[in-house]
Amino acid sequence: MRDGPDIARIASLVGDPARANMLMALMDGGALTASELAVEAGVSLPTASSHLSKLMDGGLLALASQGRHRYYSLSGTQIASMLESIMGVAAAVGPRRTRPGPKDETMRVARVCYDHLAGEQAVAMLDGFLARDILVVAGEIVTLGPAGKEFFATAGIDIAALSGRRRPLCRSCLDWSVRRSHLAGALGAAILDHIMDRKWARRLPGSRAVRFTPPGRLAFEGVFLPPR
Amino acid sequence: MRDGPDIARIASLVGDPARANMLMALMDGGALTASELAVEAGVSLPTASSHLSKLMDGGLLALASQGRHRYYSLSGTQIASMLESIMGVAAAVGPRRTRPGPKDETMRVARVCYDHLAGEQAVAMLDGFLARDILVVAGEIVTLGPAGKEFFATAGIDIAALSGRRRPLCRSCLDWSVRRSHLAGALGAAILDHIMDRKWARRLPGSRAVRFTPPGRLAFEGVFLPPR
DNA sequence: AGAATGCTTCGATTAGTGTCGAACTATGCG
DNA sequence: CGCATAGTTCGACACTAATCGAAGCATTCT
Repeated sequence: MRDGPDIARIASLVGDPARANMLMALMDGGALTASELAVEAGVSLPTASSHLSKLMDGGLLALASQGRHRYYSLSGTQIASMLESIMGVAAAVGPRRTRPGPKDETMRVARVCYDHLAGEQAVAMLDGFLARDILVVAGEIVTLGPAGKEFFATAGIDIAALSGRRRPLCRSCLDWSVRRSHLAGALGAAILDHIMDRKWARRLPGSRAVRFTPPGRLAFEGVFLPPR
Repeated sequence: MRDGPDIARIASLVGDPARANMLMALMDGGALTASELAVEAGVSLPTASSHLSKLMDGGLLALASQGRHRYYSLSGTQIASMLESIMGVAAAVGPRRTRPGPKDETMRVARVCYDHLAGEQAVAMLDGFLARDILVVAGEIVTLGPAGKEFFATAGIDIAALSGRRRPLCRSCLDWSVRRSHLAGALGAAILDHIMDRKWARRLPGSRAVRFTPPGRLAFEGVFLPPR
């Protein structure tokens, strides 16, 4: 017996291919039913159900019952963070079994991570925020900088409405594809909503990848990235 | 089959209790022999050997053969980062099986994470560096700030000697006990060396916990923490 | 060279767990 | 009230993988 938290218990939950696929499918922050997750994992419904109850016992999933549907989702951003961290190792040490195809390219540029934007675009955005004192960072904690309040007001994001919650306004989240951090937290989620509401980008069906439309990309860069 | 890196393969490697114990024992960044790791994991030598070759295949461990000893260590800081991230989840969702005893208290305050200092002291140190513009941070990348060069010169840490290597000078590493980041990278390692060289603190035998001596703590706070 | 130590490989046993079909429960619809 | 759909539980099977003892290699000490 060793000290410290029971890391093997958590890791073994993620260590089964079927469960890993389910978790990956939930990485976009959405909620899926047991049947949908069974398809994602490529197993039968009973098998999926068994896995789901294990993941629930382990505390990795949250459950929302709505009528005869039971929606499963990741139980928090911390879970998504851990999964991205494991993905980082897997991408680094693993054999390049998935050589960068067109979809992977899109995924590297922009994708959804739990409920916020990840990938090169997201990393560039956070870097820009920090460079322009819109955000400042200490450790994992990211907070509004001197230029922040005004910036988000003109960008059309209501900071005040976001700050009330228990959830931290900003957080950083390590990116498996670029090995840099991007913006998570309530603000990260709000920005993703902003992008989707304006249809600047659309989700690729059945994937976490996000493809910007040409005008959408220009709009996004104009509002959220620093001028070059 | 899904896109993305093979996360299940990595997680299942960590998911076995014996292997998890071995990895935890290596979290202090040291290198241990197969026999030592067998003891840590509580298994026989053949069993340990089998696990070690699996971890090698998975790319999680590095091996240094010296004579008839074979020293195993984590293959990089990224592995340590991932483990801390899993520990974070395990600590958050897991039952409090290890209720905070005296040793855990010490561990929370200061411990060794791979090759640098972690725990409350380390988090306070990084926060202080950022507040005083000794370091600045953008995403996961931490770099020297305007006040950095002078600070480390007076503190007695030779930045120039550290910058030559391929290893990044600074990095942040998420702390499972405090859920904040602390300083990793070559600079983080150099500071831990600094502390140990001057015997400001000592490692608790058989643990990653670090206990400062009373005068050592004062010296550390005087040099590396901001004045209150 | 011979003995001793560190470590790995082999072989056999065993425990755990992932898998699915079938039966069972629950919710919603007509 | 029956029928269809969503989901869980049960039982049986198969397979992986963890485990250890014994034997085999490699390196160092005497």
